[in-house]
Amino acid sequence: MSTSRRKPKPRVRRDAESARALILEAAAKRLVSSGPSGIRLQEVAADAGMSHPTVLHHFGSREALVKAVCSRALESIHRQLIEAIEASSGDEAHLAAMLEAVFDALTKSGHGRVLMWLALEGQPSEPVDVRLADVVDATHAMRKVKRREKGLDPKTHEDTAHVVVLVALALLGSSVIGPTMLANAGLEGDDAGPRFRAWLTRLLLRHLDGE
Amino acid sequence: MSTSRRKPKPRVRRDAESARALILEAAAKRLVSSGPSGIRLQEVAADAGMSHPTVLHHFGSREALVKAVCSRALESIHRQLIEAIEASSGDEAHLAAMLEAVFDALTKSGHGRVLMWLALEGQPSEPVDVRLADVVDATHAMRKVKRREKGLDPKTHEDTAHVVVLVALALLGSSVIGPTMLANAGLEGDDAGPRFRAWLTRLLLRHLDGE
DNA sequence: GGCCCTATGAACAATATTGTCAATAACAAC
DNA sequence: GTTGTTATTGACAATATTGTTCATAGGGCC
Repeated sequence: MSTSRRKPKPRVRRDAESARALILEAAAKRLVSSGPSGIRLQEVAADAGMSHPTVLHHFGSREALVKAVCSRALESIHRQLIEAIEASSGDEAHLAAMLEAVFDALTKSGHGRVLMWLALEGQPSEPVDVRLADVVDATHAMRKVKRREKGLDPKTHEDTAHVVVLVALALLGSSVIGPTMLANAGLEGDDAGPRFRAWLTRLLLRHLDGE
Repeated sequence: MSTSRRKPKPRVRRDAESARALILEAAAKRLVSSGPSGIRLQEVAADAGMSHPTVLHHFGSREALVKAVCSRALESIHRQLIEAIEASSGDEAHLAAMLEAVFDALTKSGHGRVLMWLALEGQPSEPVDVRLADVVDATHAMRKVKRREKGLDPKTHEDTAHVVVLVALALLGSSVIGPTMLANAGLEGDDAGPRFRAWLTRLLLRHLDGE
């Protein structure tokens, strides 16, 4: 028998940049599934394929890691929302497509859950910033033109803001408890979600440039 | 020097019922502020004025306590929602009052936050049950009568269900991130919330028995 | 090869959190 | 008063979680 020398510790060595990327990716998954308070250094390290002191080496502390991954998630959310909105902002007939795009942005990558988690766990002193004011302004400008073309009375800026808030609450809520709510209301079936958003689109269109 | 005998441990003795009540009350506060996963035996025990083994004595395990307090919260939520809805279900002109009552039920005691916590942390296998189907049926029955009286075309049951889901998402979302959303949309002021719900009431009334 | 920088992880420390156990004290029944 | 029941808690155990230390190894550079 050889003196049973342990395997010489196979180590992988990454540069700081890719190590941080791996860690942030793993932490982001935990952020979506368990929220900021559910992030555990050991689990993140295991997911990233390293030991937890390495995570601390790159981020200093759990607190700093959580801040980094939350900040990164918020940036990603804002970017995807802007993309989803701008992609179909030219034509109000594409409102349905825009709602689907925003809903996808909130659902597919779990961004809606992250927003809700930050709202629940965050301090009221520093609220989540999703910059809806820009959306309101853009929507209202387009709406004003459309209504003038149709010869309709203009609507107030506040009215448009209320529409945007309602849509934001509806889509964000849908991404977190949509299926549950629909099932609770007796709306079964795989297409209950799309049907609800299509209905919402019609309701919004009638209000935005109707009457 | 006396042999420094410790104070003879002043103990309070409650019956099992009031002890459980104290514990559940303390745990409910933690449930609202930190969610199910944020409930700590030591903190609950401290809030209830006892040691943590006493909590375990009355509930067996942390898991059982969390289940008990969540179950109790859901019952309370359901009861308050039923009350809020029934209190003004006789007259559609009181829709605004009903929305305010439901919103209060979700906001005042943190029930909205609890629902959102459970939606985020709960398993998709056992979704939160708020029994919206009853609300949908009652609303649709009243709506059918009103529309017939007015000589309007009837609306589908699904349309009414969509209205209820939208209201549920809007009010639940409002109770969790309402102020943030309104501020983000540029709607400042203490009355931004009431103004939004009043606007929502008008939108709903036009859809429910208009056109 | 020799040197330097640093990413890596094993071992450890410190605290938190849940759960167990046994002794004790409060209260009711007799 | 005595006894029995049980609510209460201090002390402890076991595990989880964050953070520190230090030796080591990977890779670039001369």
